[in-house]
Amino acid sequence: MKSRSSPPASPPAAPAREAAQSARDDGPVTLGMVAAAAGVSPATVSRILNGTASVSAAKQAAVEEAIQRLRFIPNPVARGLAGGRTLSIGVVTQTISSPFYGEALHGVEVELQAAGYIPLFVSGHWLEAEERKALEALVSRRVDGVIVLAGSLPNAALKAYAKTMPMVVVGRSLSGPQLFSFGFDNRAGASLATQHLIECGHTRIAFIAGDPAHEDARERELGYRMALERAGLAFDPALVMPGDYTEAGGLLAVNRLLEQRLSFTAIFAANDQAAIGAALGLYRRNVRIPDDVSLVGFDDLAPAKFAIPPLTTVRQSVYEMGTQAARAMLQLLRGQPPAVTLPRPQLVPRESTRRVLR
Amino acid sequence: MKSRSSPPASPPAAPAREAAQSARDDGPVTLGMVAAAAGVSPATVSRILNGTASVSAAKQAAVEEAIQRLRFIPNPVARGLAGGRTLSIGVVTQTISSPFYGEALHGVEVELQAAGYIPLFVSGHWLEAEERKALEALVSRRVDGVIVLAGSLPNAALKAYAKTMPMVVVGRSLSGPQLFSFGFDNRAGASLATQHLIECGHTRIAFIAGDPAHEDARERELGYRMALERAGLAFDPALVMPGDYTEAGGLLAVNRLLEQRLSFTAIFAANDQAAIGAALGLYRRNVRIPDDVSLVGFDDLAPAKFAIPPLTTVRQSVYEMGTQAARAMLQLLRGQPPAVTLPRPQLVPRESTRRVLR
DNA sequence: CTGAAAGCGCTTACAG
DNA sequence: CTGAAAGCGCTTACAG
Repeated sequence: MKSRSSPPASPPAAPAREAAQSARDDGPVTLGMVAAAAGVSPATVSRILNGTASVSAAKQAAVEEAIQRLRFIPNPVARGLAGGRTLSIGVVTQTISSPFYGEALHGVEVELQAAGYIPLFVSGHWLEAEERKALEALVSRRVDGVIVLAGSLPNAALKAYAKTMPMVVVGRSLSGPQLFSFGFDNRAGASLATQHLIECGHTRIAFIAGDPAHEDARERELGYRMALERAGLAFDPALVMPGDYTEAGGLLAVNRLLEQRLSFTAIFAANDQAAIGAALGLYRRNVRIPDDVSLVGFDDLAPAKFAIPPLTTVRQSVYEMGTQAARAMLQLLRGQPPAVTLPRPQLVPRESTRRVLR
Repeated sequence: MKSRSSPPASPPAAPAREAAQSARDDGPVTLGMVAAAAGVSPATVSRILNGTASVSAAKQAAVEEAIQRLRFIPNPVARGLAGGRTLSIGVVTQTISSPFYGEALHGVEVELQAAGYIPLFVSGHWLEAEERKALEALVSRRVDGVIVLAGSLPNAALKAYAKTMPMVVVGRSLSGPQLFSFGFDNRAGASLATQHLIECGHTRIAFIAGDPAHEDARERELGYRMALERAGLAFDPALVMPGDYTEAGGLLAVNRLLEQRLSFTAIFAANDQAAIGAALGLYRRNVRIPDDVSLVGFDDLAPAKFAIPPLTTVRQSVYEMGTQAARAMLQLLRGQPPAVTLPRPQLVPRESTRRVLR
């Protein structure tokens, strides 16, 4: 009586709350305890919790009252074992610490949480072997479904996993019974960026590419070429520099561009990070933005807005990509055909581009 | 016989692999199947899996062979229910998409994964209520322990949770039987930054603060003041501008600084993000860095290196903070007293600071 | 050293 | 509409 595993510094319980208090002290409240308190069977409590069957109003009320009073929280682990659901969704991401994926994961988290699910984030780092390991870990954790953000796994491998559980893939084109995919229109976005530069009067526009192994990178390059073509401008392969979506890559690309003494008045970098690296490269050589060279990025992540000068870029809502991926998964789980819409990419003009003066 | 819940389109199994194949087709291999295959009881398999008791070499071998052959992977969900462990660790973070937390989470993930644990990341957004919800969700998921990165929860609340399960807290000073905390020496780091500026000959050094509600922000301000004092420089409260660790806050602070026509030749911003915002504010008003004003940040996150000009800052290894937090948790779980060491903060001189010319 | 048995907290056919 | 019962895949005292 005197001191059992004393609850941490909670004020002495008023008699009225005693029942609830002592329940807490004996470890978590279980569904069985709720059933007993409400005078019904565990099965009935379970049904009410899951909305699985209609229950008489009286019992419904009694059970709900007991749940409130005892502050019952169902144990997801037990639910997982018994029901085959864990209320958890695996998310295969690439680099959890990148600003891009960070945004997306945040969106996934918010949307999933609202539905009572929890995301399990596992990184793949663009390595097929790691992604496979991540997927295996997720399978063994019995997640209810998996969201895959891009990655390097072959489509066939993803399709195979999708036979085991619902899957939504972002940034690829795949489909199947339990499989849904969607992505941004990278090509249209890249066209927008290029076209903006063209409208400013630029005709010699360099392009800092992404890794051609990734679909989005290829699409962005295609968009660049299409805009050029549409405007009747010649495509000059010498103006396309390889890159890898990193700042370091952008810096390198600019260095090469400058060393080769190519003539150009604008640069379109395949993503913001590369653009920011490019900006530093130009700064180092006293090439002014936008006076000497105009610069456009892609993604509109946080750093773009505070770059010097603030970066003109193409906005795609990465956060929204996350929420939509989660929403699609939830729909798949309910057996509904997913219907997600992503906003179209938009040009965000800032201070890194300007009209050429003749 | 003809069509039960037909497994989706797996190719006809070659006879030799039939056993393993069919096991796979009937759903995941269970511990019971391994026991049957090895001719032992489930209990024995469990013991071997967990190293809980010594087992005769013969059975050990038989079981291990069966595990290999059937490709058995223990079900963590069932383990969690039965054994009270889930091999999962909750991580209460603030903003999963910030470059700072992103780095830390990456470190946590890598370290935990190596030990067979999986992190459950939940965001608190510096809101006490959200953090409490996050912790509750984690508790209900039966995580084996929790890592808390800073946050706004009162120490007392954390201590209460730590009675329920092992906890490691980063960025506070707490201790207890299942509770361990550690953090960077923010004060020393801030002194380093300020001292660097002083050594460059600056005497009027403005400070862009963080939210004083956070311990690290207070410590950084203290470090700034101490360095001033140590150098015999007067502390001028007018030179301390409120901030909030964001770029927007840094920009605002600089605007105010400039509008008040205060005299200063250097700025120390409490973190890199604020410094980057400050840089934009200076750029907007044609104040050149470092010619007119020197600027120092804090953290050395990725953007610092590619700022224009590259930002002098104080490096603290946030990634390492993550790995060490995970390591401490693992030690706690083994019943060992955690012993983690963090590298001391280091000044990273780049191009945003320079000696004042007389 | 090793099994049989009970149990972790739920869910879900199976019968009314 | 509602219970009793079995079971999800493991672990762990309890007995040898």
